Amino acid sequence: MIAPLIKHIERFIPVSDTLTDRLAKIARLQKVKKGKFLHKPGTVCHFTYFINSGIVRIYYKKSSKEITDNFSAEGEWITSVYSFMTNVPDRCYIQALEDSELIAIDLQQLEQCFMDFPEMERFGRMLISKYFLEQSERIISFRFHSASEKYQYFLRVGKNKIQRVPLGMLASFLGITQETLSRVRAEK
Amino acid sequence: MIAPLIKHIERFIPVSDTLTDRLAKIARLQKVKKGKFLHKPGTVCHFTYFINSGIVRIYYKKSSKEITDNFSAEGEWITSVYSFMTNVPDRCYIQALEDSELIAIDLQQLEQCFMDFPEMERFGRMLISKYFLEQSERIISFRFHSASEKYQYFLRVGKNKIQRVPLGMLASFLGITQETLSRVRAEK
DNA sequence: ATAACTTTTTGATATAGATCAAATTTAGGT
DNA sequence: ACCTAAATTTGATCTATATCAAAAAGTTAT
Repeated sequence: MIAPLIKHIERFIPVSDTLTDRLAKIARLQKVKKGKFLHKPGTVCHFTYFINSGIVRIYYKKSSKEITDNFSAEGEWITSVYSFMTNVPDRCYIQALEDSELIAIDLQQLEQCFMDFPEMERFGRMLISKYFLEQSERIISFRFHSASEKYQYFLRVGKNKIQRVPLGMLASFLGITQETLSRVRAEK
Repeated sequence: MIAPLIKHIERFIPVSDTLTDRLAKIARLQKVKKGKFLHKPGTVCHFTYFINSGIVRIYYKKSSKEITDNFSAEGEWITSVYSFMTNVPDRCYIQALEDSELIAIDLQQLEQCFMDFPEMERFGRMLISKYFLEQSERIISFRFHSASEKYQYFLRVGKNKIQRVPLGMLASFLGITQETLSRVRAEK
């Protein structure tokens, strides 16, 4: 069912019936069990995933440690933007942290959709702009926030994700060690 | 003269004569002397600037210190993306570091241009995507690079900007102190 | 329930880079 | 060229958080 995806896109642009039909055609529903992978290193990430339900993370390995780059839950997207856009293999892993249901969209079909439906191209521009602004905030956070502030910030804007992700993954996402996060949580 | 801008856009999409005409109509050529401002805090930043010549920085104040957020030179863009896109005032300053010549484009006219020329919307999507990927690299840099590595990285990818920006501004851009940057440069 | 593993917490120490302070070099204006 | 101010360097501490190590708490399978 692509209804949640349509609803999501409608927050940015009006979605005609013909566009809905096209999206239904290119969307591939996909279910993954907790712990399983949507993508592994060495290959190009051809898909971007819209999450119907569940929670998914993207991470990579750095000297045997796992660095979590992002978490995405229902109503959000996840992919290796770099690999997806440039068609270059990436060393990242995309892993479900709960049993999840996703809608996978292939880049080539998405680009064709952009060509055929200018309003969809518009949606694409608005969506990537939104993520651009989120990243800007993240840069500010890495530059100026203490470990404690990073955690407080995640509590505020991370929605309900806090209860759904293991501490170690959260620490690496915030750019601090597990031990520091544990101490920060113990304060107050 | 908007020729450099057209040439820039043509790196992403073909530019028809009618699109060129439209761009000529909405582009405002602007010259700024070294040290002067294109934008100051408290107002909405209604323009995005394409730089024909010169070098410009965007910065804001944090407890009386200036934090440089970015430098842009010929062939690049600069604006407060946040303010420009959301129509919310920003506390940033945009300042010319050399006598510069810019092409200012108003958001409303740009959006109308997007509506009338879907290929221009496509350009907008591609451009913001490019900046998204640059930001991703910057996040990696803030998370994992030492002061020295940040400096080395800027030497490699910052092109000729290194000779054109004062050390203190570069340090704040890299997220280290002036003193640390000075020591790092003295190495080797 | 118990064993085996994983995750989280707690403790002790080390370190990169910040901060504070002052000297030196560089640059702009008259 | 000279004077003043700004930019950069050098030196001496300080601090937040990483790192290393081990204990405690929680989870999963038999």
